[in-house]
Amino acid sequence: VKKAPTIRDVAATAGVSVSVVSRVLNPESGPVAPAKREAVLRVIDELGYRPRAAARELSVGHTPTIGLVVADLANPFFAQLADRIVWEARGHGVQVMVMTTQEDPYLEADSLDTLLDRSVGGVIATPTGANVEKWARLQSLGVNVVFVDRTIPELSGVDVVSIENVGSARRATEHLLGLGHKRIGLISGPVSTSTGRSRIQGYQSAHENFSISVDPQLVRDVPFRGDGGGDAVGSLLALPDRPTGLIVANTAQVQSSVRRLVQMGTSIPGDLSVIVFDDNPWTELTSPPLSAIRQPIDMLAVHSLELVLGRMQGKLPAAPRTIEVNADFVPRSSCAPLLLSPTR
Amino acid sequence: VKKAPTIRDVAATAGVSVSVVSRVLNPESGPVAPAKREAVLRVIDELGYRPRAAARELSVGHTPTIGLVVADLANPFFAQLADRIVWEARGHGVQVMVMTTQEDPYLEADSLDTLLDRSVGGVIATPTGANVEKWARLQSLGVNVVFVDRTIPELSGVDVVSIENVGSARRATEHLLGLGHKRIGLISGPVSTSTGRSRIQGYQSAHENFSISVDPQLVRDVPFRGDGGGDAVGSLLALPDRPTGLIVANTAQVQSSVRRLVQMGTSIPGDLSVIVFDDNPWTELTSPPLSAIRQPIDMLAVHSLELVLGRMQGKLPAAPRTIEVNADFVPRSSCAPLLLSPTR
DNA sequence: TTGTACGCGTTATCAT
DNA sequence: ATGATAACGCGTACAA
Repeated sequence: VKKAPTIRDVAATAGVSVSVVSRVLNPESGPVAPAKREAVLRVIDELGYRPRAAARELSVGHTPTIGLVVADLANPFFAQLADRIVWEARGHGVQVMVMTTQEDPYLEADSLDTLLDRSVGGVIATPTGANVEKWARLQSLGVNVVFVDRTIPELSGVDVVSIENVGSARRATEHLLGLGHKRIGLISGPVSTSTGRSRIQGYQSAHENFSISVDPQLVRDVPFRGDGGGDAVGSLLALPDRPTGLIVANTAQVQSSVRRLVQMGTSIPGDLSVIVFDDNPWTELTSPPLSAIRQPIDMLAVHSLELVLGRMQGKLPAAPRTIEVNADFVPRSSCAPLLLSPTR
Repeated sequence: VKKAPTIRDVAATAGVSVSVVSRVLNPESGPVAPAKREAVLRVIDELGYRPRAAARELSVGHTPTIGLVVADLANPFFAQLADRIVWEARGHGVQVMVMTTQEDPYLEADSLDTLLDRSVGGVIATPTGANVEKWARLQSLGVNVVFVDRTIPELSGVDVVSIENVGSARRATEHLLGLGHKRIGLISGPVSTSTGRSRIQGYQSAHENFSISVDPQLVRDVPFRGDGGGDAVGSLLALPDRPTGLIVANTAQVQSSVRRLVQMGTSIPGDLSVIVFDDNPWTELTSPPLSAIRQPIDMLAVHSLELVLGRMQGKLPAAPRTIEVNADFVPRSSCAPLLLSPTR
């Protein structure tokens, strides 16, 4: 257990001053004689020297690190998102501190404090919806904030990357309406969130296009957290006039909802045609494979990273940007025409 | 975009010296008059002061941070593991830097360097199997290393937390043998890994108990990375005398393997009884629900964290510990007696 | 081209 | 109980 060598050790054994070593490490900061450069590099390798991040950070004032504040790593969607972002970031030489909120505002606040302490230059997050002041404070301290998937409308000045929510929900709904379904359940996120509202709006818009009125009973806005999806499924199917179609538009609740459907032994698409928002690797391994709105996770990752990094380098216009990427509808066998469902 | 206040700012506006503020922050470092303490706390709150992690780290020499080097966040097993570890760690007031290797030794080496730069006190990892010298170097620099799920036998002095691999594999195999199956395929990890070897050993041991000789053709050790699982499934089922049972004992390859089974339209358990190592949330949503060896992820997380933290505080005996937790076998409907399979 | 010296924000030591 | 002040390791003007 010996202690790591410092820049001074390197300088000493290489017979030069610390500034020379520093310049070898950061070439753009000044010239250095080829001969000495070689010598220094050799010593660095011999000693296994590595600059300490903390010291550098303290000196330069910032760190090539961003924070990633994600709702729940146990959910395939967020896990994959994290995976892609971490991957992409590495390519740009920036580290990522991954934190999870479990949809809890307090944990979220905690995470933000931690990220502040570590003076990250930017944060990519799927916000819980609370902590508005805290987010604002982050911004005022120069931390670039990018929201992905969801957003907080009350907060101005943040970049947002998400899928085209209204359109995606409309398309999913129209697909079922087109199959003849009249009563379509919708499990969305909280109406307090942009995502929740947009998807409900798309759902309604589709109904208008088909001149069908929507039964408010069929729309369930459930929290991201907990087992709201499963419960909503239960109560929707317990309705006297139960729906023949179901759209799970709350990504965080897809697992919970599908689990309940399977537990209840619901015949899909016999009794119920279903579409879920989020095409994770297991969606097509269920029986039957589930039709899904595929969130292009790569695009979400690439764009959000591009935005934070761009801002950190000041290479972007001041105005906050909103990027909406297209989400494909992936039809599979969990949807069937209403008339062909003999059960009802 | 104003700059964050420092300890000096606090001291100044509170009319005290920085030492007092520091002592308020770290109570065990010395006494402070109640009156002043109050004043300082108030100012801290007003200014929204937070100590900078980098400065503290530089001063004390280490940081309450551990690294988590995980193979692939897109895989539910690792994602959940990460989730639990991050969660547990927060409870202990330690931050976690999550990194992914994508099973690539180079990326792994990279991650280790990064963690070194940030002078983490410990690392929890699912090692790729390479970088033996690098891991050793980490240790020699005082970084506590704990391997979870897998290990590298060539490396001494590391703590290991894993499931009881031999026994679990034996139990799974005996379950199928007990159902009358004579030819059971095994998809394991590389024989270069402890996990791969142990599970193969359990598989063989079970056969011995049943006095059945194992056909080497039925054992496929595939890399953690890539689509080896799917390919193995394909070639196993293409065998002239194809197996009637299959155990996927390579956690990283479960997705790939199951996907191939579904794509090939294999009738389960009609044509093939299957058991997978890793009970993720979707395992029971497939058709039929898959029998699985359930890795107690919480236990893995708790123990590995306990070990790193314990070592960091020097509260543990020097000898490296190996913790093997029990893994339940969860029988579901993907296994059936051989005689009842009419197809064959 | 190279070296010296100071600052970054915090903790810790030692007087007071 | 409090206050100077020296580290901690690195970057960087500035001088040589």
